[in-house]
Parts: sequence; C-alpha cells; structure tokens
Amino acid sequence: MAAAQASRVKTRDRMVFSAIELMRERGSAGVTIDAILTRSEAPRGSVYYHFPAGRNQIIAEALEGSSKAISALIESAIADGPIEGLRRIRAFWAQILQASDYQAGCPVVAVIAGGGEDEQQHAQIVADTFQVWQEALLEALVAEGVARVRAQSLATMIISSIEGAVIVCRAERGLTPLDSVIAELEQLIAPAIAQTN
Amino acid sequence: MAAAQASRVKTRDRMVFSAIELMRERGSAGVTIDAILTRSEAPRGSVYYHFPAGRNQIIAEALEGSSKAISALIESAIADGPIEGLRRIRAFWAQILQASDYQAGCPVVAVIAGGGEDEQQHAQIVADTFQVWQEALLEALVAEGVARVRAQSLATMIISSIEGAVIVCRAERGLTPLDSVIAELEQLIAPAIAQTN
DNA sequence: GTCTATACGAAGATAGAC
DNA sequence: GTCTATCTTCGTATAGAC
Repeated sequence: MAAAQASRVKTRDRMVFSAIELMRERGSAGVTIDAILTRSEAPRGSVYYHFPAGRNQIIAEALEGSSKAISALIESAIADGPIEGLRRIRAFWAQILQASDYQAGCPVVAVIAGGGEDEQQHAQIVADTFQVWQEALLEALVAEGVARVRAQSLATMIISSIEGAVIVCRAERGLTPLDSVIAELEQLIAPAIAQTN
Repeated sequence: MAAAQASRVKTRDRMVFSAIELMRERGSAGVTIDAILTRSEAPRGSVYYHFPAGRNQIIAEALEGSSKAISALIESAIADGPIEGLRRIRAFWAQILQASDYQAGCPVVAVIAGGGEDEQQHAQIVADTFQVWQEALLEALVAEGVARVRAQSLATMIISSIEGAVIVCRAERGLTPLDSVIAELEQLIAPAIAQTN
C-alpha cells in the first residue's frame, strides 16, 4: 500500500491518499491524524500547514477524491455498454478486495455506515456522490433503449447490490458474493434491454 | 428511542439495547461506554459489574443480539414465501430508517464497514450472521422449486442489495432506493420461481 | 449493585522555534 | 515547510467505599 506511493509524490497528496486508504479499511472514525502521518510518512508539522481546517478538511478531501475516482471508473466502465460495464466494475472491486486481503471497502460507504460526526459533516458530498453514480448508469441504460423510469430503478439496484456485495465479501473473505451479484444483475438487465430492441 | 426502553427493563439489557442503537447510528467506533451509559441511563458502576470484559464484551453481545433479532425477522418474514418475505423485510427496514430520520442502519454492516479493532475482534460473528441469513433465504427459494445453485446466488443478491439499499437510503434520506431494490428483486425472483412450477 | 476517584493513553488542536 | 512542546478532551479501565 504505502509502497504504491512514490516518494516523489507531494506530501499533501500522499496524506489525502492515505486518508482514503484508511477510510476504506477502518471507516471514517479510524482516519486519525496519527494514522495518516504514519502511513503517508508525512511530517507532523505538515498537518495544519496543508490542511488549516484540520482533520475535517482531510476527511472532506479524501471523500471528494474517492468520489471522483469511482465516478471516473464508472463512466469509463460503461463506455461499452452496461453489461460490459458491470464486468469492469466487478474487476475493480475484486482487485481492491483481494489486494487488501478483504480489509478494504468503499470509502463512501464507510462514511455513512461509520456514522457519527463525520456522517453529519459530509452528508452532502455522500448524497451527491450516489446521485452522480446512479445518473451515469441511468444514462447508459437509457442509451440501450431502457425506459427512463425502469432505468432509474435498475441503476439504484446496481449501485445498492454492488455496494452491499462488497460488504458481504469482506465478511466472508471471498469474491463469491460479488460474482453472484454481478451474475444476477446481468439476468436482470439483459431482458430489460432486449425488450426494447 | 430511549423512551422505548421501559424503566422496568433490567439495566444490563438496556445497556445492550443501547449499544445496538448506537452501532446502528454511529458505527461500532461510536459505541463508547459513555454513550451507552447516557442513553441507557444506566449507572456508571454497572459497566464492569455486568460486563467484566468491558467494552469488547458489550460490542459482542450487541452484535450477537442484533444478529439473532434480524435472523428471527427473516425467518418469520419468509414463512409465507420469498415474495411476501421481501415485503415484510422492506417494512422492517423502512420503519427503522424513518423512525431514526435516516440515521440508523444495519448494526452488522456497521461493524464491517467501521473496520478497525472491532472488525477483527468480531469478524467471526459477522461472517456467521450473513451465512445464517443467506441460508434462510436459500431454503425459502428451494422450497418454491428454485434450483439450489440459483437459489444460493439469489439469496446472496437479496442480502447484498437490501443491505446496500439501506446505506443508499441513509445517504439520500428517503425510501426510494429500498423500494426500487425490492421491486427489482421481485422481477428477478418471480421468473425463477415460475420457471420451475 | 452502584458510586467516586483516579490512572492512563489516544486524539485533535494550538503556539512558537527553526 | 517542518519540528517540538503543550493543552484539552475523551475514552477505557481499575480501585476501593457504600
């Protein structure tokens, strides 16, 4: 993990990146300043220099960063249609789960489920993020001829089931739940597309 | 919330119950002894009297308690078949989400997503819990004539998508995601049953 | 069964030197 | 840009009285 961060990367960026990793692994409550410093090998003095608003600012930037990164992944994944997109999204999560030995999940989910102060503080970012993801999937489905109302419902199903599967995968320490969900999603989406073509 | 706990209920039980509520709302990291005492209106001196192993023991009991409670709900809900079961499960989550103003989620998910110490310590309980839930759904589907392999996959899909939907509902502060997921699940399950009857 | 006092460590944040 | 105190608050846990 830490090795993935070349030392030439700026301290500030390394800190945000570490915060994202910690969020995935320990939930937002586990993102302490000390942990960020240890992992990013950043100097203590950098904290309030780079992030005047302290921990809260780091959490916000980590959340926004991962939100955008995953949005980009989804956009890119569905470029060749929703079914192909599912496979690419599966590969993305499978990689994260395996590489972390099933310790890491979705940072956005971590903020909601982690609850507490952080959830309140950053509720808007989280809400917007899910909206963006669903919107992207919705358009991909509409492009395949699925009626807008159904596409909306399907997009929600895709996001919810995959996020849920990532959690169950962590618990069971295996990829089977994710694979089952992807397979079932294909069962659901294929006829919805075929119906209209 | 606190009003739901009649004062005649034993201190020990009130404490565990409060721990479950806190887990739902703030994640496992948010379940501090102080918070439990405040919410349960239990005396400080009761902590290590009732729970010699301290916080860790309270977390474990809260987790086991909610695990069993939700297992019981699932068992009861699917008694009249999986489709009717889905509606009952929907009602259960809708109630929790609305009553808490979308602050509360699934305590079991909270432990995984919350990560950190608690996740490691109680990983086994969490893993077993999902197994039990899936097993119950699996049998309900098999009883309707669904092939075992498919039923397994469907059961995983049901658990994952509902757990995911609860998270998205919290983020969006509305029940729409849950309703969409239930509707899509019916689309998925109905043909699987019909196919074999 | 319950209360007070206290020890101890972790975490966020600020001030001032280099 | 970074470092070293230092302050404060909070959280867990223990000891001993009632």
